[in-house]
Amino acid sequence: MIRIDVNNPKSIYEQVYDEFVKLIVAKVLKPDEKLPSVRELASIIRINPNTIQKSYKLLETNNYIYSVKGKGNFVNNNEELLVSYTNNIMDKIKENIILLKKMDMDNEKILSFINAILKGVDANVEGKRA
Amino acid sequence: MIRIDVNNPKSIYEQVYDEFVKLIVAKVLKPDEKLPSVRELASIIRINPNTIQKSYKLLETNNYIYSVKGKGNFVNNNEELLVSYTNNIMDKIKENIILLKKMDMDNEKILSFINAILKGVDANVEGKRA
Amino acid sequence: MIRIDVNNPKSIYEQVYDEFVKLIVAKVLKPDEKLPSVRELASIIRINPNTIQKSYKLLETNNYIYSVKGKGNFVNNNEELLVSYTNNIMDKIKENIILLKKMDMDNEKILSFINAILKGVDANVEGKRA
Amino acid sequence: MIRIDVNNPKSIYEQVYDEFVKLIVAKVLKPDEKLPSVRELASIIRINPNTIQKSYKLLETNNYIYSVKGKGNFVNNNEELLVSYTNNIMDKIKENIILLKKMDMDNEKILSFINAILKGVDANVEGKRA
DNA sequence: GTGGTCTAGACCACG
DNA sequence: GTGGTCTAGACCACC
Repeated sequence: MIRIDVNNPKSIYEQVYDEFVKLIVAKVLKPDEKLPSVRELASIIRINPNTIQKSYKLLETNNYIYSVKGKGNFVNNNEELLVSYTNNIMDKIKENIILLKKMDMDNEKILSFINAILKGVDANVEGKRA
Repeated sequence: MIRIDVNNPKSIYEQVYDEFVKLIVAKVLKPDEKLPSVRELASIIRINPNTIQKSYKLLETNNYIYSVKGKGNFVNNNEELLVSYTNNIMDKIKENIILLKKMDMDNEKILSFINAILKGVDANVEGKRA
Repeated sequence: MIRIDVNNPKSIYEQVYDEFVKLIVAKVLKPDEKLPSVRELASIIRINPNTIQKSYKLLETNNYIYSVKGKGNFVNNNEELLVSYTNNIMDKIKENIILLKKMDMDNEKILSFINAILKGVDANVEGKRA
Repeated sequence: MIRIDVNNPKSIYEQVYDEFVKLIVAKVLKPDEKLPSVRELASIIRINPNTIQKSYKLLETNNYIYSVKGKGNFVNNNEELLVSYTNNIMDKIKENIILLKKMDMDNEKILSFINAILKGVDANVEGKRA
């Protein structure tokens, strides 16, 4: 479910955080669904429980999840968050496209590149369905 | 020329590095053009010379610039680097588009968003020309 | 383990780097083995920790080691690197042999000299074993 | 006659020095032969005369050449120097062979590699003669 | 004046 | 305790 790369320069707690955010915004983890317990996840991915705890804490302060004492951590239902996350991604794409333009790549080439990506992803999804 | 944000979680030397990479790939700084001297830049942006030195060293090890003792640092002419940089940007865009698709945004919406960006940038350029 | 010569024209951080590269390619330091901590090594060989840090950073960028924040620096398992290192040494030998030839030393003499070295080294190893 | 590489991290005056040493020990420049004048060489290889001067000075202090005021710089006839230079090269070869042994390369492989070099060089010389 | 190295000392993030 | 970054200040080699 969660993949950690020790070689990745990003800190482990951030990687865990990022992975969960992705799962939540992609609705793989649905609102009110329970996250694995800190200890459980820690033992599965062989990480210090303190580190997992830190990730969960961060998810909570950023409103991705809520915590119920004695019960566990659960996915929040927060539409605003989804919107801001989407905007965030779009901003990143925008920034990168601006870079490409600055390197003198023309609109045509950029669009054909984007179309290639979209086709690639769709094909991939079809393939998995079949 | 170079802007540093102290609040940015990225380290200063990395910010300086990134800024120069952008200037170099966008050919604002042309091959064999001289970069500001370590001390000069350091005093301009109020940063310790050692930190600038670190950025320049990184630019050098990554082949963006070459350094001549007693003379200064100069932009390298490295086409391969431009290609790999472009690929890098395109990979990032791809990743982000995949995220959007996972959040169930459809191709139509994504494309209209991209077109909006392209128009925006073109308009901006026209505006500056006029 | 590591020996530094202050009189050596090579910079200290390069000497430290070279020493570790030798230990790693000779498999004295095995893959995933931990290097001494920055501060520890610094205090042992009486060098500023920043200098050691610089050596370790260089080892990392050249893929000899990987660094884990809060844990330490560890030897990488990189076969390609061994091959390129070997080729590098062979190139140096080749260069020097060419120099000898240019000074009119004949093949016979060169070979007898090489054989002497090999015998010497083997004898040394035997001696240490016995 | 002399080739300088600006990208080479070695300082220019050292490169000039090294090149002349090679020419002298290989007897391409014979004893009492005149070296190009400082100004002449400087203008040919597009280097600051001060830098050439420094190289010549170093060649002189190391007894490779002698200088006659108002006449120029001339190659010394110094057999001892040749011997020590040869020994120096052989030491370097020895060091590198020891490294190969430490990386568990066996004598057989090393010798076959040396033979390949010798053959390669001889063939090259024959080729140029023909 | 230019880059490069080194020291001393400090602070932060990570596990 | 571990690596990583930054500052301040100094010295050297090069051109």
